[in-house]
Amino acid sequence: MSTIADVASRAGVSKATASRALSGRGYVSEATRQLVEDAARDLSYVAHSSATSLATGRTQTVGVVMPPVDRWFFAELLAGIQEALFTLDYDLALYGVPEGSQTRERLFESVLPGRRFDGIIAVGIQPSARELERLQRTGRPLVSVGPYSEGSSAVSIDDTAAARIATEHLIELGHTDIAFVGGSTDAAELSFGDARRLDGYHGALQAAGLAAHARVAGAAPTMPGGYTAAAGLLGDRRRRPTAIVGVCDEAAIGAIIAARRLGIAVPTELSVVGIDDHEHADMFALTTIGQSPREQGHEAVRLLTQRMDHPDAPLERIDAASALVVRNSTAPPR
Amino acid sequence: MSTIADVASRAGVSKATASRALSGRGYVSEATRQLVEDAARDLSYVAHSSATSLATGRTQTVGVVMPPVDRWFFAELLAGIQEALFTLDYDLALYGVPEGSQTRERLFESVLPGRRFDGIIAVGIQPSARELERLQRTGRPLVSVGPYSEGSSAVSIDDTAAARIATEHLIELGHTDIAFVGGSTDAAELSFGDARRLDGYHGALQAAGLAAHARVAGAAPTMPGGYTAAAGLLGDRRRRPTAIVGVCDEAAIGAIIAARRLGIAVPTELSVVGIDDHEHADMFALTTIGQSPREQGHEAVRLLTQRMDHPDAPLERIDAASALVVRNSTAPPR
DNA sequence: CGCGGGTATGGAACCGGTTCCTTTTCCGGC
DNA sequence: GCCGGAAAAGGAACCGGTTCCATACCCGCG
Repeated sequence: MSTIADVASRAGVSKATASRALSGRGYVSEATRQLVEDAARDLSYVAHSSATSLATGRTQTVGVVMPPVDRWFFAELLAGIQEALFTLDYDLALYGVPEGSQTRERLFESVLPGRRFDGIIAVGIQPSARELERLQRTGRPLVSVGPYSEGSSAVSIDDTAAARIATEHLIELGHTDIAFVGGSTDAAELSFGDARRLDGYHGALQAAGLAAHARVAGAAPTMPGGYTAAAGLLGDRRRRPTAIVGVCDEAAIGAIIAARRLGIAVPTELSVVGIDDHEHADMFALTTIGQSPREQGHEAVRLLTQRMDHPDAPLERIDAASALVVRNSTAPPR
Repeated sequence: MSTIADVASRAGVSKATASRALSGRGYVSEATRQLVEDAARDLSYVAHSSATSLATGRTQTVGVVMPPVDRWFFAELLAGIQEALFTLDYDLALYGVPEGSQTRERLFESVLPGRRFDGIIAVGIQPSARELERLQRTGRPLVSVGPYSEGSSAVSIDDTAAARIATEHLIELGHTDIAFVGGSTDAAELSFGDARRLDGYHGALQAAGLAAHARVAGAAPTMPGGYTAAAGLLGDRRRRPTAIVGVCDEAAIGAIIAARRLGIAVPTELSVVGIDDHEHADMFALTTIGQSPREQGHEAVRLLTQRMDHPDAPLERIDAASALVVRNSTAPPR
């Protein structure tokens, strides 16, 4: 591996000049620049990133902290972040949020402060006060993706509004017996965003004077979760709801599959609406609230670079667009 | 941010001693070590990773190159790699393989050689000869996950065998009209692993003298892909196969959903077998060939650290375990 | 002709660690 | 009492870049 000293001596100039020629900063004559560039190409020189970042204080790396990517939303979001960082020539250091409390502690106490990032993107986690303090101690900008934004810029859809709109859509169709699939009686088990979606559901019912009809079936925000919960809801013929709001499309799709298995026709006998506009939503003709996690990833990176360039600019919160996508899983009740 | 010089002067020792005390290498008296550790804690000192890696030549970072994580297999695999690296205190730098050829070129020509990694894990890509040469020029060990292994250690299941076993299972049940969902007539469109699975299917038919019955329905290796392809296969009542092999569980599940929609009972009227043991397989009672991508991730990291410790040890290929998991989507034909 | 300012370049310091080498001290064994 | 070797600690070099500062040159202008 060749160093800049090798390049310099091959081009017959000093290290300083070689550095200037390659970085384009400072005075270098055109002839010399050519000389240096040729030498660099001949030696297939690439700068040692550790040396560069030690000298400049910038690492060209962004740390991303996120839950496991086995949910569609996170996978898409990560792809969006990745794309945006790649075009900006930033590296992406990925950290999962571990389950165990002591490993989570290690992440925030030692791993993250030890590495040098030019910025951090935190996804779908609610950092504790101390964890937040740890993140901010790095002195680097922090952007979160999700419905909270203490001490950071943030991007997400308005989860409360999304669930409210989904529920209102059913109410407008004439439904009164609307169940929510994917909630939990135990608030601690719910992610922040999912809790807001549950709030939105309750809010819409309340506004329509249907608060007494609220029914929440606890379920993991996954297809099997929605399937199992919906199977329970729909099993009892007499107490069967006429419509279901899924906490996310995965859960809603699980509900549709459960309905089909029980011989309940969607949408004539049962309406189902989801939130996300998952890539599978189309296959099930699922009416849903669309959001684009990939674009949210782009936005997060944009917010981050903005804060890296202007550290003193005020924090910003972006409410990503979300709109009802009507397909064929909702209809008036019989 | 405090440096080791700050720690040293606070502890009343030299930089050299402070470094030895904190790293545990070389002679330091117990009393001095205590002094240094206390000073470090007081200043909440954390070593500057760029400085460390410049001095030692090790970055504590592993580069991971993989396709988008929107398929279950890749998401699980990534989680496995992540877990293993975290416990070893390595960072994970994630790179997507971009679609465009010129951005892919930028990745291999400039991004990967420029960053310093202690090792690289390449997933599900077939590097060209030049790309491989670029990766090896970094002088760091390379481990691939997938059914190829030129110039690297590798881990994967035996895709050919997996598809063969899945197909043989159907043959043993008495099926003769077995279709494959998720192949493509255009080999270039298939991933390396999927192509091998198609080979395994053909091989099993041939061995059973059923080569003439081979039928391949082109489909993306996804649930909608399997759904569409299966809908096509099953639409014509007279030419309907009695069994389907899915290139992966997602495709197989798509096929099951298509069958249900058409009123075809699984497994009595149609047997379906998949490959992967996806987390949704249980929900559909899908018989499949199990594999654990998460463990493959662990294995990949193990192979990598092994090669980092013993660069001259011979390359190794690990054939991960895979076995038939019989649920309730397969039965003898009527 | 002399001076000032922009251009071009090199020497050296610096970023923050690690490690080689040297010096000093201490201890046990002969 | 002396010697050898292990233990402890410090000085300085080094990793490979970037950048400050000094120097030299060239040009145009007064």
